[in-house]
Amino acid sequence: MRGAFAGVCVLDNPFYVDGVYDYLIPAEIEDSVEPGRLVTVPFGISNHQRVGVVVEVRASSAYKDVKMIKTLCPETLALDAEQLGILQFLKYRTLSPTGDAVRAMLPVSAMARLRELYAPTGGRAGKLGEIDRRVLDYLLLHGETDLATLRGVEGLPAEGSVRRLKAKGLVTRRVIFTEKREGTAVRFWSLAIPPERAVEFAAGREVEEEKVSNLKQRAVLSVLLDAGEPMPEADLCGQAGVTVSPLKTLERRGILSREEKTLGKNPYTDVPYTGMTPQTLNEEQSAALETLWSLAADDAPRAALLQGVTGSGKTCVMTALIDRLLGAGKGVIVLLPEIALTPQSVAIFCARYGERVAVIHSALSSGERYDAYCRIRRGDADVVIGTRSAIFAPVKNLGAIIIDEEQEHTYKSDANPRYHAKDVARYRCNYNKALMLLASATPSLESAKKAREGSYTHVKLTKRYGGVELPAVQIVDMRQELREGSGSLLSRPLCEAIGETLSRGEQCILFLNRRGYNRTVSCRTCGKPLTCPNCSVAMTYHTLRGNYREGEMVCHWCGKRLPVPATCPECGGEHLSHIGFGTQRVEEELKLLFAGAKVLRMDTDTTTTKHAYEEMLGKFRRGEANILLGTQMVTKGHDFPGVTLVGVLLADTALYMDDYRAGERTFAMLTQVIGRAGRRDRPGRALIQTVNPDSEVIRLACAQDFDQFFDREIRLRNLLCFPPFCDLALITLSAQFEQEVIRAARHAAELMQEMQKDAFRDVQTVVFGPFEAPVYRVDNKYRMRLVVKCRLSRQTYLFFAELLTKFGNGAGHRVQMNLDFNPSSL
DNA sequence: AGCACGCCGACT
DNA sequence: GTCGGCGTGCTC
Repeated sequence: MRGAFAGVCVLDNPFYVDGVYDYLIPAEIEDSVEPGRLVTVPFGISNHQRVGVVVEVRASSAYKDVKMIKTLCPETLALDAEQLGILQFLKYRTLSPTGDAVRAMLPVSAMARLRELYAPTGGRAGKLGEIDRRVLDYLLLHGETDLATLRGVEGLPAEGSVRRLKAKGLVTRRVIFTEKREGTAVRFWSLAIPPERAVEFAAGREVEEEKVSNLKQRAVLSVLLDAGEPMPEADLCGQAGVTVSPLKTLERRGILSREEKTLGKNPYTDVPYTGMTPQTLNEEQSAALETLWSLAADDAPRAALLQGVTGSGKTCVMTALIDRLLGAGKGVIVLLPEIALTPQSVAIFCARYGERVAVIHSALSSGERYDAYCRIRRGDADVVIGTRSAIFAPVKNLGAIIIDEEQEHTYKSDANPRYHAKDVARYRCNYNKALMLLASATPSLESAKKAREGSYTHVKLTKRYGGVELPAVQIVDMRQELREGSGSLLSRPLCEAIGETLSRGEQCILFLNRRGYNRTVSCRTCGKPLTCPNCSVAMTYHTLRGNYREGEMVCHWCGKRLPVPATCPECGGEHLSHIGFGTQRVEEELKLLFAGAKVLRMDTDTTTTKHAYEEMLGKFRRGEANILLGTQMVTKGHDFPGVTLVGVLLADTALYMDDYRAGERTFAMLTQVIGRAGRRDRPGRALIQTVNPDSEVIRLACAQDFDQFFDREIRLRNLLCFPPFCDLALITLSAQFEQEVIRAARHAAELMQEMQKDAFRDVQTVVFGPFEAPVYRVDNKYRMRLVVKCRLSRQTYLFFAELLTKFGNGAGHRVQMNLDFNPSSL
């Protein structure tokens, strides 16, 4: 006897309403309802249909007025046991509601297959607005209508209308699932007869008293014969210049057959892989592979850090490991940062594993995303390459999760649920007894620390592949240049180096980091940024209520405010400046100085589409330009064989970031950029321009000395108590009215204090703020913040969960509270 | 979030 | 006397 009641989490309930609700299971679907299934249920006083996920099935309920499940959603949308576990994990670790968590895990198009239907109730309509009137009239005339249709017919903001009408009780809402696949199903046509016979038909000749005389039908046959394989209907019709009608005739005659294929196209399979994958591993790589394989094959969850200098062939080790895992019948997920997920990097995997690869990235259409999801779920694809969200891919029998460039902050989600892909990876690896492999040339301090302490197996690759030497690095002191007020970012040494490189017919990359643009204040004399006395991070210039004169310096971590000083607190220099240079200006200068040189500028302005970006990189690789000038984009794993000079125009901009990770990011960025210069036969050269020539971080990055950088940085973090020595919780409050937000922020702070007096006395916190968010007003809402230093433990999560609940229940819903644990930036 | 219940001010 | 403002509280 199975249970007659289902515990259901209703999607789109806010956090403080997000409990498990009991529902009766209708007898006719009793056998199908099990944990993980999506259902629709009536909810609340209005009994509107909502979507929910079944989390348990029981024989009894403690409630007496239990409502009944309305419908069961398709099986393809059901969560399996592992996904249910991930769901609970996400909810617990990010304190986000079920709806947000489920939506992160399922492909959006699957959820979009929910349709909202509205029907008139026949109630007496009082005074109505023009639009509402028309919407209601339409409904009265046509009966129950889909929201999308309503939108299309009226060309009006129908959402608002139906909402108002519903509020007045004039219409009802119903949510249903459409079983039909929309848009992605492709019909394929193929020959149902031997090709020899088809050739005769196509030529108009008779075979065994049968003949195709219709010209259009013959055209279809020859196109299909040319292709030599089943063709999508659209292609076939297009190339033969016919409609579907001749195809159907041929099908009736038994000459053609059709097939509905739902297999999504893999947009990357047609990119030829041109680079070289060395088939043989060197000694160091082989040793690394054996270590990793022993961990992966082991019947216990494992974690390892693969740390290899740029060009040491981390990718070779990874693919060799994947080969073995696939051989053992295991699946793999490989995460890459968005900008590293290029056709080139994907082609390495596609060329090797072909149709077994599923690529998941932000440029996929919702249909493609859904197809990829289904292919993985069916087990047709067992190698998943993708960005952050690919961590949820329902890979069967997961053997390993590889996170490349693991220090990248893009692995942390900055929208609900605010999860870190690494945390989800660890959960999934534990569940599957799989290996979590973090790879990087410059690991995050957190990971490096764990590797040192032994909780991650530390695997190092120290030799550059093929014995390529690291470029010679030269530091250029920019203080002089800036003091002279030339304001140019092209120093004399750099210009000379560019000239020499161009004259040899070689290429250069110039890198300009635009983060921190114009928001920090630094001294022109000593080059030091204005830093917070408490946190030693750069302070940020704030204009108050748009008044530029009344600006002040604010620390985003502790909230400290200081007036903008007249002189530099470090050296007494009188010239303080806001720093910030654009790539555009540098481009102009380059064109002026090096007439005839072809400059490619690559930044967010010139690479609006992913396509434009690929094209630029292709152009540069083929040698159609001499200088590539760009932002972060130019630093990632692209192999440019012709580049012998790399210039960093201002290494300090990242250092000035108002973040305790500024040093870490500067180090990683510089190390990567330097690694871009010089491959194989030609020696490379790197010039680093800076106004802090004696900065430890810059010096160590130039020497590519991670270990020393780590020692120095970890000491600093320990001293100031920043992660990984504590955790940070960022509480953001937002609302339309300024006074309300300010009051709510104080209230939140008091609430925390009170809670810590009794039930949560053992939760240790240090609360900073409340203070204004860096961008105080967004979307007509004011935003206040609290930064809480704490240690995330079971008790701490409960503490914040209760804070969210108490706050949500109390404040009349007008002020929103948002929580982000260990945010990637402020 | 939604929605209803419920208790106070300006209107047919 | 009632319509409707939004404060408060509940949703299996």
